[in-house]
Amino acid sequence: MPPKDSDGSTKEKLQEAAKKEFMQKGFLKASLRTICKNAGVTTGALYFFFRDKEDLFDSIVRPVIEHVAQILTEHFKHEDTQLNRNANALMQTLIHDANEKDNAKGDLSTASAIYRYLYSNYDEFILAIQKSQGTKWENCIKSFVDWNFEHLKSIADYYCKAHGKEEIKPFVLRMVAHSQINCFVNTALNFPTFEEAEKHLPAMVRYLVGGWCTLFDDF
Amino acid sequence: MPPKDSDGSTKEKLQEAAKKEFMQKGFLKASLRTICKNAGVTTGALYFFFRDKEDLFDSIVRPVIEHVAQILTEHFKHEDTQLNRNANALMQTLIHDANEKDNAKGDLSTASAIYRYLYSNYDEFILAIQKSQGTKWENCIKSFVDWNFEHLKSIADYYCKAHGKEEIKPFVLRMVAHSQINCFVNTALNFPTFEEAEKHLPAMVRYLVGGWCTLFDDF
Amino acid sequence: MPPKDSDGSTKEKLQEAAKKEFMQKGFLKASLRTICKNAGVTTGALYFFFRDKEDLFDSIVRPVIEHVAQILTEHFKHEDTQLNRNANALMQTLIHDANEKDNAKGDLSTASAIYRYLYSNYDEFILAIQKSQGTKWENCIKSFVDWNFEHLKSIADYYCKAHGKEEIKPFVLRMVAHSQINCFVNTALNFPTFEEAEKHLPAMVRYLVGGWCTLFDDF
Amino acid sequence: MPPKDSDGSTKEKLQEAAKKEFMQKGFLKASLRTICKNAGVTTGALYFFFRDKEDLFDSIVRPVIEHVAQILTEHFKHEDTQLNRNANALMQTLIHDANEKDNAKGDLSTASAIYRYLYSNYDEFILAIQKSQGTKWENCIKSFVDWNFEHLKSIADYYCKAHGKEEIKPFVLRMVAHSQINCFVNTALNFPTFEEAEKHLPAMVRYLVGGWCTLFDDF
DNA sequence: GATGAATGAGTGTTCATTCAT
DNA sequence: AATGAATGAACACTCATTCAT
Repeated sequence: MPPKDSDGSTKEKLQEAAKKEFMQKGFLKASLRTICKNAGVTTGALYFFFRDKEDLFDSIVRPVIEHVAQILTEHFKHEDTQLNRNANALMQTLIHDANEKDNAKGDLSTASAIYRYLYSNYDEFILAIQKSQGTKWENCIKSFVDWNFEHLKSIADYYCKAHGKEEIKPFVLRMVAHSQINCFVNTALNFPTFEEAEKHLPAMVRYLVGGWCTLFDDF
Repeated sequence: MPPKDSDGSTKEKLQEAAKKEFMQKGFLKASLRTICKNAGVTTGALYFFFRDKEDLFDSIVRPVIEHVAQILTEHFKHEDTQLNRNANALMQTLIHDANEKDNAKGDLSTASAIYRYLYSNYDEFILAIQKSQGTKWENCIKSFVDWNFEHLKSIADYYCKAHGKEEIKPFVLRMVAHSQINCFVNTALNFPTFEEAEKHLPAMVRYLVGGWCTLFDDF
Repeated sequence: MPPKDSDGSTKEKLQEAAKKEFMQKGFLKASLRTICKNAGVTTGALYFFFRDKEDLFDSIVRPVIEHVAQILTEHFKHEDTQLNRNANALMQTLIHDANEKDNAKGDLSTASAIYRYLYSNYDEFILAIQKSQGTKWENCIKSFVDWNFEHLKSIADYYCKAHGKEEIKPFVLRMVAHSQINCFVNTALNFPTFEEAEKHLPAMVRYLVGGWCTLFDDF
Repeated sequence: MPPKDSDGSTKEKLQEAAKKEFMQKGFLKASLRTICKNAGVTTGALYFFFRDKEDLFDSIVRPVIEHVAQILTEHFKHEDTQLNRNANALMQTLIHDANEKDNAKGDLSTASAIYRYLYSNYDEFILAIQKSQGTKWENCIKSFVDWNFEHLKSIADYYCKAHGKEEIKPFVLRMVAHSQINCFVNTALNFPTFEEAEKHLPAMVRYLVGGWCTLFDDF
């Protein structure tokens, strides 16, 4: 028989209460006692569903981050394919897309998809990047930066080799990688709704693609 | 009689021990017990010098942050003065300086001065931006961003008005402000010594000034 | 339909898992959770078969201890019968048996039978005497000592009365009773296999019978 | 200024309350909360004086066991000295002493000294041997047995070599070592006062020395 | 027979802070 | 200026046990 509790199952009530508590106080200062009390459940119950405090946090944050990672994986894979076919065309597409008003492809479209998902799981996103100190997620932004760095590096190397140019310094690429992720995250942090964030997305992509292209002096 | 303890006064020993503990565990997980033990002092003594845990943290971090803020204040004031005299010239200078190899003036020189100071107080800097969760400094980067935003906005507004251009959208300016601070902080985080960081400074400034100038289409 | 599970019934799986857990951690520190997990069963199931934690422990230990007790009962009964017939002969037999190499009767034979049984139920034996703190078995050795004391006392009294000797002091008898049980238990504890223990049995019996006989100065 | 509390210092009150609690429930089931409550002190105070639960237990038991160990050390050293001078005489002395009524030397005198000390610290003794499961003292009797075994072995080896006899089997020596310690401990456990225990000491020593001498067939 | 969820009291331990001396 | 003792609330977590299904 399905659970009758219209407020959701105990596990969900715990996760809901935990989300609020972690948002208010951060992982370290959050109290499991408070979470259980607000979920209307005893402390023991929590440990039936979750291994420990971090497992509870993880159960909330992980699905969201993993979904974002999956979208990015596909995006990167797509660009890699293009790169192998025609590196030059990829760069042109980037620039063209960034300048198109009603862009529906490339980076902008990927960013838009991620934002749409993020805003429908806004709390989990905040938890992962701002309230996760003391958990395994405390460096999750750094992971995304590292990942982005590898991606940018493979594009830049490919391009420079093809055009007989000197390779872009890793430090610069890392800085750009960081910039991109930061712009992305800060935009999400600055606007309360998806609609507002999306309105500003083109400007952001234009800015980032612009910076990226200046690395290659003939664009 | 002057203090005989060659290892420094009790207060300094406490701050030294605190610095290590806060660095290792962050503010929230740091233990005053441990700090006092490592300082070779009883817990009571701590409360003679510091109001509470946060006051101890603050006493370490504040002087460094305030000094950085002061350098920035002077830099901003200087640019404002230039702006009032000749806005156009300021932009030209920016670009010129960014492209000069052995730049000794403008942004690069300011950045260099800040780095020099930062690297000689590296721990305090790390404490402020990475170990301060739970204290009043946990948003100190955001404060610098806000400040930088106001500064950039005043320049942009001045320039746009002077040239009869449409004002730059605040969102974009905020994004740029964030980018600049982030690049600055991440560079400091990525290189262990001042010498290495300084070597990469020109590239960073070039990247940032480049991005800044793209906002004004005739540069 | 007979149970299909080739690994044994649920009850047996629980007892098997419990044996391991109790052996590792002792009764008090053993966790029913762990036992159920290792048995591949839920906690509820345990309470279908066993009243509580102690009942589970008891179900493992009791059969073995009771079987040992039964062997002893028969041994004591046999000696009592001999005693009633000819007390003097009993003592002679004891000494004679203890000095015979391939002794197949008397104490040695009883001890051998018990050891054989004990080694085929070694874990249960260990549980009873070393892991039972917190259960009703925590004093099971003392019970065996008390029992042995009563037995030795009846023999000693009988003998002393028959020979017009002063009765052996209860304290001494109790000490001997304790010695005998302890030697027996420690031998089992010191050798990992029945074969090794059995090899040393004659020496042990000789030592114990020797001590026992010194109580009666004309042996 | 000395503490005014006529009930003793906080530390002593804690140890006193702990002694009672450990005696009643054993180490594992004892509750620090109960101990603190009975000592009229908060839980935090306990942790000012003791590292953890085991440290509290240890602080009570260790001094007593160490003192006993010291008495034994001296006794063993004394016998070793005698052994080096005249092994044969040592054995004679043992037998002679064991049979003397008002024995004031040798084993009996050592045992008496230990008992006198033990009975004036009876609770600590009980804690060490019967309530210490879960602590580092849970095998303290085994340690004494091992120690005694080494001692007995050195005497036996010396004697056998001197008389050209076959060495006594380690198993037998270990059994004897165990017997001796057990008799000693059980006597302490069986009599509530030192006076009563002392009254029975000669019988015990006679029994043990008797057993010991039977290992060497010419005594 | 057995499950899965839940209880609720209990555990040892740590904490920042206080204060008489 | 500094000590050493003490507070008391809070912490994450574990436990044996229960029970409707």
